[in-house]
Amino acid sequence: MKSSFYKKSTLEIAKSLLGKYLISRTESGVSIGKIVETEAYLSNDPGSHSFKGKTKRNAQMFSSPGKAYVYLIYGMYNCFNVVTGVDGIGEAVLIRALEPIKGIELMQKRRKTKEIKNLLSGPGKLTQAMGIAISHNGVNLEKGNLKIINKPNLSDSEIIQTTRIGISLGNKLPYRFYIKGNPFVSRKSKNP
DNA sequence: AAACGGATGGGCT
DNA sequence: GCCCATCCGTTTG
Repeated sequence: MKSSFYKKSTLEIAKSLLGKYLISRTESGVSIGKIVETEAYLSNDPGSHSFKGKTKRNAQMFSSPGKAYVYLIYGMYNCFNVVTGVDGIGEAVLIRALEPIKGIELMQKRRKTKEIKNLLSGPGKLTQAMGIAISHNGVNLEKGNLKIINKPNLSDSEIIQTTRIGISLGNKLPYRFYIKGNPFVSRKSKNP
């Protein structure tokens, strides 16, 4: 994906990332997933890691659009974000779920399950299945071993916009997007 | 079908 | 110490 794609508004990017492909290349092989669920985290957003300013942990969130922000959560899982907006503003899009496209055997091996629906249907699951680690924090997603490639935009009628999952602050904001009816979305939202 | 608790470690008060 | 942008196995209704 070219760099201009990441310079739009963060909400717009969260929406237009749906349907795009995430490709990971490691020594074990190639794996590809289609993005089916995202969440936006903005600079004036109490639910965002960037809300209280730049720290060592969230520093990459304040870097430049088109880079990866990867962090450790609950001591055992990584979450993968795309940095968006303007350099240094502290906004990003969390990738919450993918649909398996290629490298399914490798994903099954990494996830230690055969269940297709359980490979990529959550932010911690997909980093495990795709081999995304803390070492990917700050990498450029336009090229290299971890990248996002362009696909046609979906129409608004195929997209659901609703509230985010797993946070307490800012949980009323409609910053979550997913592909309507897609079976790989992590879960339905609480408030309808 | 929903609710619960344990795993597990870095960062912040 | 306590809090997490989570997941999984187990228990309960």
